[in-house]
Amino acid sequence: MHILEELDARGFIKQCSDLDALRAKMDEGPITFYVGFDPTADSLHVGNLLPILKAAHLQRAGHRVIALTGGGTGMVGDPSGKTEARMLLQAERVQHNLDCQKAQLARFLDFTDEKRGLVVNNAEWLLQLNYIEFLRDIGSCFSVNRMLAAEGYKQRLARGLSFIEFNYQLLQAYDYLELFRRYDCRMQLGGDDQWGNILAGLDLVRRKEQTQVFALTLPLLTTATGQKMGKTHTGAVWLDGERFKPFDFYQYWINVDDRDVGRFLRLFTFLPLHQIAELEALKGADIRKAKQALAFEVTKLVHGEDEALKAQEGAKAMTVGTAAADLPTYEVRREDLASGVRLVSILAAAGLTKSVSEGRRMVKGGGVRVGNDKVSDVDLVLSGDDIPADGVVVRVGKKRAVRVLTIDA
RNA sequence: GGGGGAAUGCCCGAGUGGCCAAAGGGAACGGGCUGUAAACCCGUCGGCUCUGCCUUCGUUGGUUCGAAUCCAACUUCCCCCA
Repeated sequence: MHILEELDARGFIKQCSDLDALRAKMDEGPITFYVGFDPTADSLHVGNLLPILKAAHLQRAGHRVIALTGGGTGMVGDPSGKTEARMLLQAERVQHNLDCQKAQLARFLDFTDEKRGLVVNNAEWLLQLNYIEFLRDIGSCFSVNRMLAAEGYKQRLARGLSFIEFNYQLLQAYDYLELFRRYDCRMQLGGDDQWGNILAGLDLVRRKEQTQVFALTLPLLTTATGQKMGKTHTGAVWLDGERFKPFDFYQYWINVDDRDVGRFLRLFTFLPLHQIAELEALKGADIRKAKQALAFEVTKLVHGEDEALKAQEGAKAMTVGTAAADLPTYEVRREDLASGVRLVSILAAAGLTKSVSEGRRMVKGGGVRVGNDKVSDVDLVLSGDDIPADGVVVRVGKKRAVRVLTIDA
């Protein structure tokens, strides 16, 4: 199967600037393409997974990937409420975020050989731009009329658009031009909301270099209930194992809506399509098997097989209700336990609830269990006797559980 | 540069001096039903040493016994004019 067909069958393609010409170009030999990442946080989240995996498919098919990190554009990303001083601080912050993201990207994309893939920071060319030169050279290629007519701007225009945001398109288009010149980059991947900006890059390259380059966008991913992907009651679903535990990550995928399973399997795993078709054909309670496959595969991709296996075992323990070794653990010091520790404090400290107050509410609502016993006393205090040597499972609802252990330190 | 308007809890959005931790909706979370799903019903939805106390209604001051509500300045955003 042609890589473009594979991508399409998996749901990775929303729009292409010229599919036939792109295919012809790819059939001539490997091409170089790029995909951008914003350094707004020091970890990527599930939302970023889609472009990463699309890029990974392409790289596996022999094409060269450039992961473009926005060290330059990141500096102007969100102009609201920024002062001079914070801007400076941000420079270090941006660099830190870039380093962290780069390490994460390397899990999915191969950057060991420049012929296969590389990470590039657009700060390399953006930060030293000369304004006048840029205006003459690049600015002259853009029609304000056209920009204003674009759908994306229409909406923003109704609510207000700062000059700096307005320039974002020029910078992004310029990135494409630079990447074409430096690396012969001929395709850009991006979200469909970036369509306008990507096209601007295409136009710029054509005008400056008389060469056709391509755009390939991803569909905007929402869940069956119309929500954005990657939100839980705790916050974003980060790819970083410290910020978002592999166990919880696995749970996130187990809990997806039935209607999303097939689509997610195609997008977020590398399982062959025929196998996904089988999983998708499952009905009723058997859909859980498909969800387990989904959760396992994605967790394996992001956190490795060991963590995925651990999470899988932990997930079984969730329903069985025994103290399984694979649940996440929370340690209480024995000396603290001697004088007694309030259960609600443990809930909050272990991250099962966002606050002590939430824990109280959960207890009142009958949602908290210690071992197999439902807790009814909000002020329940645990002491040494309550926690056996192998720990006790404390759970909030059906989906959050932790094994509480005692330690001596 | 001139004139007008707005800033409320995760989001939307009421509230124009005490009855406001702040209506209503959405999202989310818990319980029930299930399959760790959806739909549906019930409940919760700022924090804490929780029948009470503390901190929130853009920021900083002020008026008042008492302010989300009144005044001043500042910040940001929107609209009209240039």
